[in-house]
Amino acid sequence: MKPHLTSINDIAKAMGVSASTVSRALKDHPDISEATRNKIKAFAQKVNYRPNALALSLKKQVSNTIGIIIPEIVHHFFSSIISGIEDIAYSKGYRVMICQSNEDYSREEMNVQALLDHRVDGLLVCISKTTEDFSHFKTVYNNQTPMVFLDRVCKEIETDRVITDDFNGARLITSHLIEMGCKKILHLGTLPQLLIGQDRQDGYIQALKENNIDLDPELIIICDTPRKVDENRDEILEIAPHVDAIFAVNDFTAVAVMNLLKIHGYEIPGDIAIAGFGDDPIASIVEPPLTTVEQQGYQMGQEAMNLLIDRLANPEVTKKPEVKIFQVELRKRKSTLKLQS
Amino acid sequence: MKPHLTSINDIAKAMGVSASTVSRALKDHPDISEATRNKIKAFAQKVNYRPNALALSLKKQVSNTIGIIIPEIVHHFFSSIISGIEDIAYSKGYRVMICQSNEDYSREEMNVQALLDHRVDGLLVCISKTTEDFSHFKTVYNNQTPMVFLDRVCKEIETDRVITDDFNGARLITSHLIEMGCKKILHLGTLPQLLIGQDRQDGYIQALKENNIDLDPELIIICDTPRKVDENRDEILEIAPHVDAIFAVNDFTAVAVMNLLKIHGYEIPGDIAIAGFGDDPIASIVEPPLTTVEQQGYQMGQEAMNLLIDRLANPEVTKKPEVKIFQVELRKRKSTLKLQS
DNA sequence: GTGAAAGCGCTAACAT
DNA sequence: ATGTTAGCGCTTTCAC
Repeated sequence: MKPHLTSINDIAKAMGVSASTVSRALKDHPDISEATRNKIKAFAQKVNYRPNALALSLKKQVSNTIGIIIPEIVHHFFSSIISGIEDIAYSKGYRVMICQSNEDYSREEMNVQALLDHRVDGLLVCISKTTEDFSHFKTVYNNQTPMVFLDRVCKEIETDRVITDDFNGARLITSHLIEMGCKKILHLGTLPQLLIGQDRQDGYIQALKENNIDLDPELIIICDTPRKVDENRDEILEIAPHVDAIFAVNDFTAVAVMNLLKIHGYEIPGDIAIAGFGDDPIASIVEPPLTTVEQQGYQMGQEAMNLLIDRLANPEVTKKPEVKIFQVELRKRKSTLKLQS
Repeated sequence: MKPHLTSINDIAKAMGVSASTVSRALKDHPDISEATRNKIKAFAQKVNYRPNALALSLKKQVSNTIGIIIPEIVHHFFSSIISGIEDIAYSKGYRVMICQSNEDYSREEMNVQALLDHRVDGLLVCISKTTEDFSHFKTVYNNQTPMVFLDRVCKEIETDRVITDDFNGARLITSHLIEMGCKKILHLGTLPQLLIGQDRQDGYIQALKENNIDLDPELIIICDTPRKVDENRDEILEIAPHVDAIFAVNDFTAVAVMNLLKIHGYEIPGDIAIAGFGDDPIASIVEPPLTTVEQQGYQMGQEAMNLLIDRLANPEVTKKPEVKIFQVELRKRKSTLKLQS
C-alpha cells in the first residue's frame, strides 16, 4: 500500500469522466457506450488498474474470503484438508485465510477474532486439542457467520460437520489386530475432550467386546505425540513386555513408539504389532511399514468447503445441520502381519 | 458478514453521541471525559463491538497484513518457514495471508494478484519451481510493495533475500560421500531455472573437483520428486550398478530412490550410499536413516519477517537489499556410513 | 470535551 | 449514455 495504487477516481480524473462511468465501463454495464467503454478499459489496462478488494468488501458487505482454523499445517492430514478446501474455494471465486492454532486454545481464540475482524464470509474449523471452552465459536454462531467443523468438532454448536468415522476406523484396526492373534492391545489415546479420541477409544473397546476380550483399563494411556512417547517412555517400556500389540491414535505417535521399541530390542511385529491411524506418508516409509487406516483429508476439505458455499449461497434457508461422515479404509502393512502360529 | 455487526455508528446512535466521540473514547483519546469514555467502553464491551479491519485498512492505507506465497505447505521445510514467519508477525501485530502456488506458475501469478488486491503491506515469497518469467514480481516491485524472497529467490529483482548456503551444503555432503570412499556419485538435481538447484549442483561439482574426481555429466539427472523417481525408474536402475552413491536434491526424493533400490535388492549403504538435503523428519525415520544437511526453515522464516518489518517501518530509507545466508549442518546417518575397506 | 465534515475506493439508486 | 449522491466503517482535521 505504499504509493497509492491507481484507483477508479484516478482513472476518472485522467479521462475526464465520472467515477461511476469508469466503474460501469469496467464491468461491462450495458448503459456505457462501446466507445467510452473501450477507451476506459484500455486505459485501465495500461495503468495496470486493480480493484481494491478491501473497498469492495466494505461496500458489498461480502468479502468472498473464508477463514480456516487448523491446528498445525505440518501434518499431512491437515495440509491435505487445506488443499481440498483451496481447490474448491478458488474454483468458486473465494479466497482463504489460513490460521494455525498450534493446538493452543488462546491462539485459537485470537484466530477466530482476527478472522471475524476481517469479515470473512464463513469459517472452516478444526478445533484445537486443548480447547475445552467453546464460547468463541458460539460468538461466531451468534454472529450468524456460517461455520463448518472439520474432523474435530464441537457437538454443542449446531453447525454442519465433516468427520471421519473414527469409531469404525478404530474398531477395524483393533479387530484386525485381534485377527492377527493379539489379545493384549495397548491403546495410546488422546485427550478426553477430543471427540475423535473418544470415538477411537470406543471403537477399540467395542472390538474387544465383540471378541470377548476383557477391557483392561491399564492398557489405555494418553499419549498422542512423539514428544509424549518420549515423556512416557518408562511407562511404555514397563507395559511393553505384557502386550502383544499397540494401537496408537495417530501415525506419528505409532512411529515414535515403534522406534522406541526397536531401540529396546523388540521385533515388530514379531514381539509387538503396531498400528496407527490416518495413513500419513511416513506410514509407508517406516520399517516395517505401518498398518493404519486411510483418512480422506483432501475430500473432507472439499466437502466442507462445498457445505459452506451452500450456506453462503442460501443464507435465508435454515435447513438442519448436515453431518458428513467419511469412511476409512484399512491399510494392512507389515507392522501388524504376524505369522499365525 | 451476515446481519451487520455493530459498528461505531450504531454505538454512537444508541448512546446519543457522535461517531467521532465513540472512536476517540475507544482509543483513549485524552480529549474525551472519563465519564463518557467509560460509558462508551462499557457499552462497546457489552455489545461485543469489534472494529472492522477492512474499513480500518481502507482508511489508514495500511492493512497490517503480509502475504506469504509458498510452493506447498505439506513439506516440512515450508511449514517450518511459515511458523517462523507467523511467530514474528503475530508478536508485532501483523496478520498473514498464506497462499500455496502448488509449484504452478499461473497459480503463483494469481496469488500475487490476489494479495496485492487485498493490499497486503508486504510479501514473503518462495518462488515456484516452474516459474521462469518474473514479471508478476516486478509488478510488486514497481508498486513499491516491500518483498522478501525466501530460499528460492529471483536474482533479477533487487530485494532482501534469505537463503540457504546451498553450495556449501552440497559440497559438504558430496565431500562426506567421497570421504566414505565413494567415487561415482549420481546427483539427482532439480530444474535448471531454480537457483537452489544450480547452487547445489555447483557444490557437488566443486567437491568432485577438490578431490580430483572427474565430473561425469551422465551422473547428473533431473529428478526432484518421488514421482519423478518413479517416472525415471528405468534410467535410475540402469545407472545404479555403476555408482556407489547418490546425492538427491531433497530428502523425499532421496527416500524414494532408497526405496526403489531396496526393492531391487541393493544394500544401503553397502552397495550404494544415499544422501539428501533438508533434514526432513522422514530422514531420521527411514531405514537406514538418511544422511542430509539441516536447513533452518523456522529461523529463515523469522529472519525474513524481520527484514520485511524493517522495510515496513522505514519506508523512506532506501538501503541496499540485504542477503542473509543460513549455513547448514551435516547430519551424518547410517545411509552413508560405509565400512571403510 | 464534543460534533461536523471529508475522504479512503467503490457501487448503485436516482437524476438528467 | 453519463453524472451526482450517498454510504459501507472508520479516522482526523477543523470548528465550536
